Amino acid sequence: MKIGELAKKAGCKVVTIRYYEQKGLLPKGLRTSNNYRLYNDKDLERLNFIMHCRNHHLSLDEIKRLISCDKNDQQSCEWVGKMIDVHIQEINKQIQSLKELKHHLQDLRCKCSGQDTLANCAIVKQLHQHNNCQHLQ
Amino acid sequence: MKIGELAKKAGCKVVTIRYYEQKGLLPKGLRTSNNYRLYNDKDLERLNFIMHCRNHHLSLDEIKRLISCDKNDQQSCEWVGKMIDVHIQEINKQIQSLKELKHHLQDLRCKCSGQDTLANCAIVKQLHQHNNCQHLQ
DNA sequence: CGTAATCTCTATAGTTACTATAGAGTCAAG
DNA sequence: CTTGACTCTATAGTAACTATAGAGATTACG
Repeated sequence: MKIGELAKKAGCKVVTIRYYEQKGLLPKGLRTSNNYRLYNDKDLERLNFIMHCRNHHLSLDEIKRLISCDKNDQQSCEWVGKMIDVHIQEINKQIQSLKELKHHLQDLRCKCSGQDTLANCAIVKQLHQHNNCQHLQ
Repeated sequence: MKIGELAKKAGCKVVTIRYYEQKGLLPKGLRTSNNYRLYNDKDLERLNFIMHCRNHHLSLDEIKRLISCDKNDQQSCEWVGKMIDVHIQEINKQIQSLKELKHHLQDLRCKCSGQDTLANCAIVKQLHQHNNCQHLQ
C-alpha cells in the first residue's frame, strides 16, 4: 500500500509517517518505480505501535528504544516498567500543578467581569503584583 | 543594575532576559560604555509581571498583548477575562486527559513486574495491541 | 601586578514533535 | 486533455527557551 492508505488505516497524517521514517522509527522500505513508498501490514502494525505509545506520551526516543529491543529476547524488561513508573510520577506532578494553576486562574477570573477599562481591570492589576504565586518552581 | 543582578532578583536566567528582550517583551534599554545592559526597578517590575503571567501559562504573545495595552486606559478589558476563561477550559481538558492517561499507564504497569525478558514482557505486548486506547484524539 | 574565575556580549544551532510551504513529478477520472 | 488528488524532496517555522562557541570586561586572590 502507498503512504496515503497507510496513513488512513493508522489514522495519522502522511507527513507524520515520513517524519517517523526520517527519525528512524519506521524503516526506509521499498519504493515503486516512480519512487513512491510502499508499505505492508507489518509496517501498519509498527505504526500502530508507535501511535499507541504516543497516546501514552512516550517520547519518540523512548519508543525507539522499545522498537530496537523488540527482538532482543534475553534482555530483562525491568527498565520498561521503570520507564512507565517515571511517566506516572510525571503525570501526577503535572495534574497537581494544573490544579493549582486552575485555582489561581479562577481566583484571578473572579476579580473582574469585563466591564472595566484596561487601566482599572482588577485582573491586570493583580497580574502586576508579585506576591505568592510561584506554584511552578 | 546589570543583567545578572536583575536575573537574580527576578529569579530567572540571564539568557531568558535576553530572549525576552529579543521577543519584544522587555525594552532594549540603556547600555554601559562596555555594552553591558543596564536595568532599573521598572524593568524588574515588568519582568516580574511577565514571569507571573508565565506562571499562569499565558503565552508570550498574550503577555505582549497585555503589556502593549498597559496604558491604553480607555480600552475595555473584556478580552482579558475571556482569555482567562479560555485558559481555564484548556486546563480542564488537560487535567481530564492526563487522568485518563494515568489510568491507562497504571493498567499497563500492572501487567509486568519486570522479571521477564523483553520478548515476554506483558507491557511490551500490550503496547503492540491496537485496541481501544485512543483517549487522545 | 598577574592571572584565574566570573560576568558580559553576539551569533548560531539545537530541543520536541511535528506543521507548513514551495516546487515538481505522477496518476486516475471525466 | 486537463483538472484534481496523490506523491516526492528540501527547507523553514512553531514555542519557549537552552546550549555552544568565541570573545571582551571585571573582580578576587595571592
